[in-house]
Amino acid sequence: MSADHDAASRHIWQAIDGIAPEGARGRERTKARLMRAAYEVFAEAGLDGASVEAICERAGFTRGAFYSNFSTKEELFFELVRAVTDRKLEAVSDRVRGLRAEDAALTPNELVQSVLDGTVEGLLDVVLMSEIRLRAMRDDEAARAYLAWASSLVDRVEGMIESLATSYDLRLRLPARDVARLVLTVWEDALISAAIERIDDDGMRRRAESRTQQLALALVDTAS
Amino acid sequence: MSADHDAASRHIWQAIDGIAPEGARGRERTKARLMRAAYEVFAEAGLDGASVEAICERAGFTRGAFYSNFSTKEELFFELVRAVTDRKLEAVSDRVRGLRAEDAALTPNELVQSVLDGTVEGLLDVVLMSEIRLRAMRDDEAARAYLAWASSLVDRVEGMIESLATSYDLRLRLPARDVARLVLTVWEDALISAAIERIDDDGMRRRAESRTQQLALALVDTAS
DNA sequence: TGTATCCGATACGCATGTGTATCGTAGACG
DNA sequence: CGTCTACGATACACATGCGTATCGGATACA
Repeated sequence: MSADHDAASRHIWQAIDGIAPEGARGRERTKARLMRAAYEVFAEAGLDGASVEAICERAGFTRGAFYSNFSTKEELFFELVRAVTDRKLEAVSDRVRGLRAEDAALTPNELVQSVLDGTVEGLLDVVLMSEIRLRAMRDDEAARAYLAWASSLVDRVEGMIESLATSYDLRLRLPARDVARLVLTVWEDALISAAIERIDDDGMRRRAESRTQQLALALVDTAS
Repeated sequence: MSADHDAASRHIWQAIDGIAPEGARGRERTKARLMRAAYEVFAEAGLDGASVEAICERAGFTRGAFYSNFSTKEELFFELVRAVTDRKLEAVSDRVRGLRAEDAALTPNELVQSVLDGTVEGLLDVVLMSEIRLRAMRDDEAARAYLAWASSLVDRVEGMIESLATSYDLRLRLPARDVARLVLTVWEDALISAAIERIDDDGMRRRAESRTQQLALALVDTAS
């Protein structure tokens, strides 16, 4: 929420994304590596299935490093969730913000896809998001965090859809907010089913795009 | 798949549903009570979070009873999954089968709702299905089972939608199979979001119905 | 009534995981 | 160049959970 928190998580993600893992030094670097390792291990083994030991081993540390940086596995999980969801939100916002500049050259479908594209890194993201959602069903704190995130995601997609509808003069068969929810739902569902069918990251994205596109076509009447 | 397996799981579910928990005797009754307890505990604590001890305690037994009936927690889980998914499939089939008899009196929306209605018992079902899906992302055996189940569920809903479309002379804006997938996706998503928002079972069902109905309206053109 | 069998309870050993307390060392700083 | 500090490694105590081996008693049956 606060500005410095955003700054902090940006640093962490620089490291997690492997873009500049050497950028941070000392303590921050350790923390970032632990979070990156946790991200992978959580996705592979699940929140409960992942031991602190396994996370540390993956990161190349021992448990001492862990308890020097986090007080508990839960705390790490919530920091991780915040970082992942922040990144996704930001990715969508970036796309939406950059939309006006080039929208003349693209079809609506391409635009929708390019916006949602940023919301997925790959298989790990899909699994982790499912884990988060599941936890939100059981844990009140997780539920609040998830709902806040989900609604602001819908907000942004809704805004994008509205601006698309006006600039292309499209008639939506449903309110923009409902369309936004549907699009996100279908997108996520496509990713999940692809993950279960063991389809690789590329195929995953292609499936999500085609399903979403199909939905978009069905929900839009061109005012011709 | 085999007939006797179906018969067996039906017996178990008589007990699990609490309709006739006294019906089974001796060993079968113990097994049924353990499965019912596992169903609850898995939903509350998750597959990994649920200890065999906790399941037995809930069922009013000790671990001795458990290991006398199942060889491992995994085995119990898969038996449970099969029972739950079988029950859901059967519920949908029953609705579809009974469709012709009364369809003259109902609107398409009411029909869709009444069919899907049978697929959810309540919060526990939603959580457990999410757990199953998550496990399917990691475990190959779980993935195969899930995919088989999911596709036959889509099959049946697709059949229903086709028969609806012809008997009511509706024009679908998408192929029936895609509509079926969409309907199921939206239905499930509505249940999940309601679960996270801590909405009770009734509200859950109402939300699922209204979202699905809205989708159905958007995907259908009445050939007037 | 005696006996065989079945099934759930009890007890045990072992493995895994957590959190804390302590240690050792590399690097910062005077 | 010495000392202090910060941080990750190591060691420890304790809890939890699993699977097995054994026990005991209820029930069925002769």
